[in-house]
Formats: sequence, structure tokens, C-alpha cells
Amino acid sequence: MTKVKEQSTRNQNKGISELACPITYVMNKIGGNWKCTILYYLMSGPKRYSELKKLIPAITEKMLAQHLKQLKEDNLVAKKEEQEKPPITIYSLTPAADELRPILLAMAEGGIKDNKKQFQHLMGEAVS
Amino acid sequence: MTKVKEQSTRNQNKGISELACPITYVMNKIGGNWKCTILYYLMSGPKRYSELKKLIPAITEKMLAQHLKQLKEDNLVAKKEEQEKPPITIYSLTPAADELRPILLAMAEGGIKDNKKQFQHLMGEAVS
DNA sequence: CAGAATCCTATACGATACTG
DNA sequence: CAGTATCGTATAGGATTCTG
Repeated sequence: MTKVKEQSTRNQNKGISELACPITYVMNKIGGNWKCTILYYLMSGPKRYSELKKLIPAITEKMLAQHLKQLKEDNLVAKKEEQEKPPITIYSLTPAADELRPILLAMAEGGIKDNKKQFQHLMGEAVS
Repeated sequence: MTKVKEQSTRNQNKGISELACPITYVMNKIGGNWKCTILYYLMSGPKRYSELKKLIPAITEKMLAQHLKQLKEDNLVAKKEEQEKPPITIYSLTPAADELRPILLAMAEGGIKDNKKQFQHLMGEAVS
């Protein structure tokens, strides 16, 4: 038994907030601290696990793997494995994520516009 | 002193993730569990504190106040107080938030499209 | 009415070590 | 290479009470 934990108000509320607002619904899908970053880099093309790791040095293995898994569950990224001896795994955006693309780009532009200097290092990099 | 807490890797990383990705930068501004919902309802026009509370019954006073404060600090909402005896406070979107409007609407559409049934109760409601 | 203050807990995240 | 497992902690968020 060990205390069923009763689903914690917190989690219930997360569900409620999604129902109250479609934006929040989307936000919760891309809402990890790194999920957007992952999507951002995948927008410039499919990438391997290790490539993502290199592109986002600050992320830990755990978060990368976990977020990729969640993104896959939410059908935003597709995973393709070559069962070679050193395994190779390619992650790419799904059509569903492609629909998010304009939104994400709009947000990126908003962010860059809002703080140009901060993001000069990114200009024209990850995004085609 | 009581343990300076040393800024916790976690918080550092939040900063780093913002630098790594302009989307994340924006996300962090609208990323509370209720912030978007607040913005969403404010999009249909200025609202009083108590109106917001009524519109979002599940939110606690604490979160509402806290998020409003943060949104104000990030210049996304404006606060106007009438120093009457029963105080009246009106919150509204700032021009900065108006620039987010298309993005938020696009996300809302995305969410609704993604899960039409779930959001039928909202159709044509909060958003003009 | 509009909020600030206090207290508490679930959970998201980080660090590290291990595996097919 | 591409992960999974385990453990520890900071923090977001909830409940409740108090105030100008």
C-alpha cells in the first residue's frame, strides 16, 4: 500500500488548468525546461542522441532521455533506431510537431526581438 | 547567513536553457501553470482581481497574486488601482503582451485542434 | 476587495553510476 | 552509443490565515 498518495491536488490542478485553457494544454506538452530547446534543435533537421547532447551541453542524460521519451509519447518526435553494434538512434519531428513549427518560430522571434543581444549567438543558426 | 544556498544548479540551468533557446526564454515568462490561463482571459479584455478569481475557480489566491505580480514584472500585464474604500484593481494586457497575442492564439488553436472535444466548452468564449 | 504571510509537500530536475 | 536506475534537493504550487 505504502500510502496511495491520493493523486495530489497539484496534479489534479494541472489537469484542470489544461481544461481551462487550450494554451496551457499546449504549454504542458512543451513545458519542460529543455523540451523546447530539443524541439528547437530538431527543427533544423533530424539529430542523433549524441548530437543533441553535444548541442545542449548543459542538459543531463536523464533529462534528455526523459524529455525525448515524453515528446515521443506526445507524438512530437519520432524515433528511429538502427540496431547496429554501436546503436544509432535518430530523432526527428513528427508532422504534429511540424504544425507547431510556426508557433515555435513565432515564439523564437518574439524572444529574440525581446532580447536581441542575448540571442545574437543564435541568429540564423539552429533554425534554417 | 543561514546557508546562502549557492544559487542551486537548477536555477543556473534555467538561465542557461534560456540562453540556449529563445523559445525557452519566452516559455519561462508565461510558464507558470496558470500564467497562460490568466493571459488568456485577459485577452478578452481587462479584468478585476475578483473577476479573474471567478473565471479561474481552481486557482488559489496565492498563485493568482503571485503570477500577476510576475507578469507585471515581465511587463505583460498592467495594474491599475483605484484607491477606493473597497479597493478596485484592474489588470490588463500591456502592448508587449499584445505582441504575444497572435502567438497565444496560435497555440490556443493548436490545442483546440489537437483536442477538439475537450475544449468545446471554450469555443468562442474567452477569446473574442 | 485585493492581497501578503506562513507552512507544507509533490515533483521536476541534477548528479552520478551502471548496462545492452 | 544510447540509454536506465538510484538518490538527493530546490522549488513550484496548494491550503489556510491574516490585513489595509
